[in-house]
This record gives sequence, C-alpha cells and structure tokens, in this order.
Amino acid sequence: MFNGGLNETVNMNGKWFKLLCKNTEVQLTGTLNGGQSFRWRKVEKSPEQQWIGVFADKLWTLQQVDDGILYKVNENNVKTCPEEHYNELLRNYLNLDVELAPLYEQWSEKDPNFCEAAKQFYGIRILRQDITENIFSFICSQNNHISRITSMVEKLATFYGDQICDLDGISYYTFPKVDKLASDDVENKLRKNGFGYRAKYISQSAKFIMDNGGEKWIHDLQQLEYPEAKKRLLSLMGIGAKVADCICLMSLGHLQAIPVDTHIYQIATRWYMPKLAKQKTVTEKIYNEIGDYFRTLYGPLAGWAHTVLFCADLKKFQENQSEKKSHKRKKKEDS
DNA sequence: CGGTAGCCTGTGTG
DNA sequence: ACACACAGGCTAC
Repeated sequence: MFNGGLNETVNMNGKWFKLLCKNTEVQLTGTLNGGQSFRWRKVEKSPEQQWIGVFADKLWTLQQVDDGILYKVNENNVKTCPEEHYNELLRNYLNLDVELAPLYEQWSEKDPNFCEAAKQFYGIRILRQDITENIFSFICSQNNHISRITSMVEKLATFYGDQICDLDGISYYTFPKVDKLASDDVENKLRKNGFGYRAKYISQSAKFIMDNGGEKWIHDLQQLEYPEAKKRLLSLMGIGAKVADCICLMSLGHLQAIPVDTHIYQIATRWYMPKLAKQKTVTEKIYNEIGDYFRTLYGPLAGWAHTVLFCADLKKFQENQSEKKSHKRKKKEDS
C-alpha cells in the first residue's frame, strides 16, 4: 500500500522499510526542520507528512509513524543494499545510539525553562552530518535567512554534486566533494548566482582544504579534540566561532559545543544572563561566557540541550511570522 | 586587545 | 509598485 504511484520498474529502490523507535526519541519535524540541515523538504501526502532529503549520497523519504520511522531509499547504482545496511545508515544519521529520555530528564531537573520547552520539543536530535556539507552549508548561513540558505545549498548540490535520481519530476544531487568546490571559476559562478561575499569564502576554504591534504584534512579533523578541531576550522576563510561550533556539534561529535547566534544570545540574555542585556555586540569574551554558562548548566552534552532551546525559539519565531501573515490575509478578506 | 563598520543580496514587511 | 530593514556572522581595521 505504500508503493502507490512509484515507478519501480525504473527505480529498483523505493521499497518501504521501518526503523523501530519511540516517538519520544525522534521527532522528525523538529530535527529535520530545525536549522541543522538545509536539505530536507516537507511533503504533504495527506493525511501523512513525509520528509525528502539527501544524505550518504542517497535520496531518502522519511515518515514518522507510531512505533518508528518508515523510510525508503533511492540511489543511483542498481544493486540495492540490504535493509540492515540502510537501517544502520539512518540510525547513524539520527545519532540513535544516544538515548534521549534520560538526558531530557536531567536537563529538565536542572532547568525549568528547558522543562517547559521540552514538552513540545521532545525527540529533538543532533544529526550526525557529513563534514563537508556542514562546513559549506554553514559558510552560506552567515548573516542570512534560512529560506535563502536553503536555496544556496540546493544550488551548490545542483552545480557541483552528482545526480542521484529523479523523483516526481525533480532531480536530486549529492552534496559536492571539496575538490569540486575548489575548481576554477567557482567564486565567479557563485557570485553570479547570488551568493554575495560568501562566494569567495566557499572557494577559498575549498582551495585551502585541497592545498592541505583534501580528504585527509577532513579525516584528520575528525580525530581532534574539541578545542583543536575548532581552532583548525577557524583557520578557514569565512568560518568564525559560531560556524566552527556548528560544525563541531553537528558533524564532529563534540556535543559540548554551543554555537552562540543571535537566537541563543537573545535566549541567554532573556532567561539566564540578564546582566548581558546591555551589551551591544557578542564579543569573543561574551561568546565564551554564554557557552560556558550552558556547559555548566547542562553538562557534557550541553550543545544538544541548547539545540532544543534553539528549536523552541525558532518555532516561536516562525509562528509569529505565520500569525502575522494569516492576520493580514484575514484583514484583506474582511475588507 | 576590545569594539565595530562594511559586506552581498534575497526575502519579507510597511 | 517601491522602498527598506535585516538575516542563525565574519573579516579587516
């Protein structure tokens, strides 16, 4: 019943599998749409809600059900992998080895504000993302809106990634390897395509990585402890403290990293560190103070706890926006 | 050393 | 229609 409409003669894949998992352990909406990855789209297949996105060089469709996640995989090579292999990839991407219930309990005990946020934002997970994708996506994210970041990441994949497959008339691409982003004329092309000053950062960072070992540079980065990894990321043009911490948290497994962006700064001054409210800008000193505060409050996985707060704040923000819109529409209808 | 002006431009708002 | 502010920051000064 789940294969309705899919052309299985063309694509050998497209068969539904299930990953068993409690809903309290994974909430797809908050996890995939919370600003961690910019590659997921929500598809309303009423009454179901599905998510389509790319990771591990494959196209995935995910759907939350009572006792887990239904998923199917599309990929280019004809030979299909065994279900266990896909299960393992998805488990890894969703970081399912980390059990969330006891963590939420600890954080809730320590922080009533977290406790409140956790009611609606259960099952928020830190994804284990591809390092290259993480680096270049978050270079795009600086001083930018999520909607625009999303379209920029999509452009990177279309321009420099490999095509995976077509689904419902849309072509999907892998996120490009570093060498592609380091090729000639990348800066030019990206600038023409609306990347602004980030075009140079992407090109320069890609070239820097290639000049310093390419894949080996990426691989070595994974072996470093948090402070060293962060320091090395900071040597890339266009990566500052916030983006470096995003990468440490989301693809290097340093769950104590706290990316302090405008949202977290607002949250910190509002609820936790009111004395900072008079500060105009987040200096390095303030940045570290905020991170240290949350690390003391939440412990070694503070970055995970912070992401839950971030999601709650982002959701509030989005709700405000849509409230305004519907209000506006209503007014228009009335008149 | 701490602080901040300037940066590209798409998107949303007045 | 047409401004105008501002975005999950960073670099250079």
